[in-house]
Order: sequence, then C-alpha cells, then structure tokens
Amino acid sequence: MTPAALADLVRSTAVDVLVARGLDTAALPATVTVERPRHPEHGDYATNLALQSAKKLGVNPRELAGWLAEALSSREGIASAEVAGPGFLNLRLAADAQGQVVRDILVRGADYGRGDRYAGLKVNLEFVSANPTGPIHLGGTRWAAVGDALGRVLTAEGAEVTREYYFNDAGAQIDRFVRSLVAAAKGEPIPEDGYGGAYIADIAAEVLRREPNALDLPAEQRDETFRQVGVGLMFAQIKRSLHEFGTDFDIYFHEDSLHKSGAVEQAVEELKKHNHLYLADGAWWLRSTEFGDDKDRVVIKSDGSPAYIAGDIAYLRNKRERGFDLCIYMLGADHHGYIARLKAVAAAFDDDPNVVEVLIGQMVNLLKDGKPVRMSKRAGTVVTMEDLVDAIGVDAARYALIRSSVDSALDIDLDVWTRRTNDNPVFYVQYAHARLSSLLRHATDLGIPTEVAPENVDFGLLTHDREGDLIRTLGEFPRVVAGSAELREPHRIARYLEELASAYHKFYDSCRVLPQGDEPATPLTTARLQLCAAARQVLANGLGLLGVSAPERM
RNA sequence: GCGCUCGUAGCUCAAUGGAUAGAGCACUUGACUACGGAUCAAGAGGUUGCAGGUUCGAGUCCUGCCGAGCGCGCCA
Repeated sequence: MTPAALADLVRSTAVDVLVARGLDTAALPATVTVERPRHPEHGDYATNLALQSAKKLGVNPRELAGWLAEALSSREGIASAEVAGPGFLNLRLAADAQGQVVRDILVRGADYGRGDRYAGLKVNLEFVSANPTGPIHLGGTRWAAVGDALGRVLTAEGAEVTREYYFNDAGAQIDRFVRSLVAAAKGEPIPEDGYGGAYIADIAAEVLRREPNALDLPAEQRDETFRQVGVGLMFAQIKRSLHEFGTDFDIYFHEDSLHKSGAVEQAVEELKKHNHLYLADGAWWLRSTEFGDDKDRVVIKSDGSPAYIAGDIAYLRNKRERGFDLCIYMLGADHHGYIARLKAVAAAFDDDPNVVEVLIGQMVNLLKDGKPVRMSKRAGTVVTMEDLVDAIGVDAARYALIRSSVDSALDIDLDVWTRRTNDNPVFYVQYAHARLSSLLRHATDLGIPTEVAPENVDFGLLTHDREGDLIRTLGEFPRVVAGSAELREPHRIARYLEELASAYHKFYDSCRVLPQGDEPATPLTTARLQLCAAARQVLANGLGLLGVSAPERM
C-alpha cells in the first residue's frame, strides 16, 4: 500500500465513522496527511487527523482517534492502529500490503515518482541569464544546477517547462566589454571600468584572427565588429560551459530583439495609455508604488533611451503572449529588489502578480584548506563555473549546489567534494546505485532471474525491519517529488536520495540477498531481488531529476 | 534608516504547525574466510541568537531586539 492509498483509506474510514455517529463529515480536511513518524515505536505511519478535526466536531481528540483506530484495525492491509499522545493515530501495515509498493515501482519504472500536479501548466523558467561579458560566476552556476533540476522536477509533475536564458546584449556593460576587447587587441591596458581576466585577451585575439583588419577600421565600425564577433564568441563559450555542465536551454532570448522589434516601445505606449506612466524631470516613470513596489521606477530616461526595466516590461509581456501561465525568475541575492518591481509590472498590465514568481539564491563560497577561494585562474576576478568543475567534476558540482536550500548562503569545501568516501554525499548516493547494479549483475551471473512477474513474487516475505524501512522510504519518493515541485526546492530530492541510500545500505548489511555457496535461490531471494531492483530504479530516477549520473560501476 | 535572506551539535547542512529537533564529518568504541568495508553498528555531542505572543502543539507563524550577508541608481 502506498502512502497515498493509505491516506485515502484513512479518510474513507473516517467518513464512515462520522456518518455512523451522525457527525458532520465536512469537519474532515480534504486531504488527510499520513506521515512517517520520526520514531519507529510510533508505527509505520501516523496521522494527525483526529487532532485536526476534533475541535470542529466538538469531540475529544483521543476519543475520536479511538473510534478511528477501531474502524481502521479491521481494514484490509492494516496490521494495527493505535491512539497515542494527544490524539495521534499510529498505523502499522501488513507486510504483503506494504510490499506492493515494490511492485508499483517495477511496473512504473522510469515513470515512478512522476505526478500530475502541474499537468498542462505552461511554465517559463528563466535562470542564469548572466551578462555575456565574461564567464559564468558561481552564483550563476548555482542556478544552472538548481534551475535545471527544478525544470526536471516540474516536468515530472506534468508541467510543460521552457528553460530560458535572457541574453542581456543591450546597454552599457556591453560597451564596456567592447572597449576592453579593443584595448586588449591593441595591447593597451584595460580601461578602468572594463573587464580584466585572461579571457578578454583570448577573445580579442580570436576576433583579430577572424577579422584581421578590424583595428584598421574607423572607430565606429571597429567597435561594431568587436561587438558582434566578441559577444558572439563570449556567448558561445557560455553555452558550451552550460552544455558541459549538463544544462541546456530551450530558448536564448536576446534583449536586443525586444528593442529592435518595437516590443519595448509598444509595451511602454500601452502603459502610458493606461496612465501607469508619468512624466517627471524629463523622464517617464512607472507608478510601481501603486502596485506594491517601494519606489517608482524610471522606464524612459530623460535622454529618451530606455532604462533596464523597459526590457523587463516588454519581456514579461512577451512571455505572457507566448502563453506561459507561470513565469519563474531565478535571481541572485543582489537582485532581490526586483521581486516587487517585476510583480508591479505584471499588475500594471492588469495581470495577476502571482504569475511572476521570483526565487532568490544566496551566495556561494568555495573553501580550500578551510580558507575561502576568491580568485579565478581564468577570469581574474571571481570564481567561475569552470573553476568549480575543474576542481570537483560536474556530478559533484551539481549535487553540491543542489543539495542545500537556495535561501542559505552555501560554503562548498572542495576537499570534501573530491573525496571518495561517504562524507561526500554524491559518492554515497552513487555508490548505492553502483552497489545495487553490481548485485543485480551478480544475480544474473548466478542464473537467478532479476525480472519476475509480480504475481510470482511473495512480497509478504519482506518482514525484516530494514526491509520495511527501505520499502517505506521507496514509497515516499512520489511525495518528495511533488513537494519539491510545489515548494520549488530541488534540494529535497538530494536529501531524500541520501536517506534512501542509507536505508539501502542498512538493509544490505542485515539482509543477505543472494544465496551463498550451493544454497538454492528461495522465494525470499526473489522478493529481495525485486526490492533491490526497485531501490535501484528509484535512485536512478532521483539522480535523473538532479541531472547527476547514476553509474553502474565506480 | 528602510527592505530581503539567514542565525539549529565543534564543522557543513536538514526538518511543508506535530510526538523525544535529525544526517554526514570530526571524536570514542566495535563488525570483514559473506552478495562492492566507498559499508554498517554503538557512544558522546543542543536553552534551535534573545524576549514576548498566537494554539491542543512553534526551529517553523506574529511582534520587538541582537548578529551576519545582500540590496535600497535616470547602472545593467
């Protein structure tokens, strides 16, 4: 029995009990929560249903729990139901009913864990969106990992996800980038407000290789050449880094295109028409304070050029016109001031501010020998994605970035993540998968079938405590995926995988799977092998949601 | 000054208002003629920054204070 099925059973039983006593079933919550208690003596599962509903019914919680316990005890698949504490209901499942989870997993295979919470929802996921003036920094790298994982998690819940990178190729920072390239090409020092780092010289040299006469052109054409070729090269490098990191985008959206197509102008006109803009000091301001922002924002500067937010305004408009129901932005902590602004923009278009959801990721620091790593070898300024990948590899980098909540600033100790021991969480989880793969290979070598029709497996034989723990942990996976999607928190998947790996290793330590010596395979062998196959499947599915490999051998 | 995020074991971090706040590391002590010991078991480690409040129940929600990071531009 899956937790979801158990929750349904508890609720329908509760309905029966209330009806029989002439009480109002409306007092019951729509969905009953069935949790795995922290302490094993509190049963396999526990529900607080009686505590939640007692007040509305005007009944003592323990008394209500007692009625439910009595009714549940006689239900199919329930081994016991007891009242505990202030009115908790502690449940134990019969082994064969519980073991059906293994069967479900094997039947659903790679689909196990998927749900339909967001079926049909069109989601735009915008992340990284780093300026094309240099390599991706650690903050962007965090989003490359977390954003991609969130995309996978939302997809698993049925959402139609578009990953999008907003390529900020208009404005002053590109001009600074171009001036830096030109200076490097001439062999002159980089301007004060320019970009340093070895990559500037590399790109400048490559521009010259492609356009040998670039420096001889009139200043305007020269700059245009460096701009086009240089930005193109920088952007290709960013895309390549992301691809090697396992993160690919569906759309690379150019800010420039919004200006060139007239979309910015059009959006601004519309806001003017609805009197959401006003003229002051020669500039056009958005009345964003009317929509919850803490100050009004300049949209068109007094020199007539659009401010940065003008692009955002047109871009959000564009996303909604493309039919996205939900637009998620993933930004660094230094951009948290955007939340109110973006929601105000949505509101100004008479749209629901809730279609805009902004996730803020806190800073990432690297530690080496216990000390912060500040300098990049290549960028000359801050640490880049390549630096991290060079140091610990893609799998460890993604995992390390994903496993913590983005709300917390994160320290990554490079020494830990290069270790091949179980204080390195990614190895601990991957090792469990490799160990299971090895075990299943070994079974095949012994001529023991690893794929068996469910009706030929007696799941009721899986009665060991460690087997029960492992099965119940496997049964949690769909709820973990759903929670991860709902809360936009992929780190829950990683934490769950660590728990699952631990449950598996404990099981493995206590429960011999394969026969020894000349012993024959028994029905228990078969049941345990199915459990192993299910565990391997869930580990693979979970790692897949993180974009981390599930190795057969390590 | 205002705003956002955070403050949990020596360290890195978990915990969707639930019961005795959990993992890993580090420390102490054990388990390999057994399917991968890259594992497992046991011990020790806490006033969840402080003070109030909300309720059957608060690390979690509310208020105030203390501390840290990051913002508060006609930059992008």
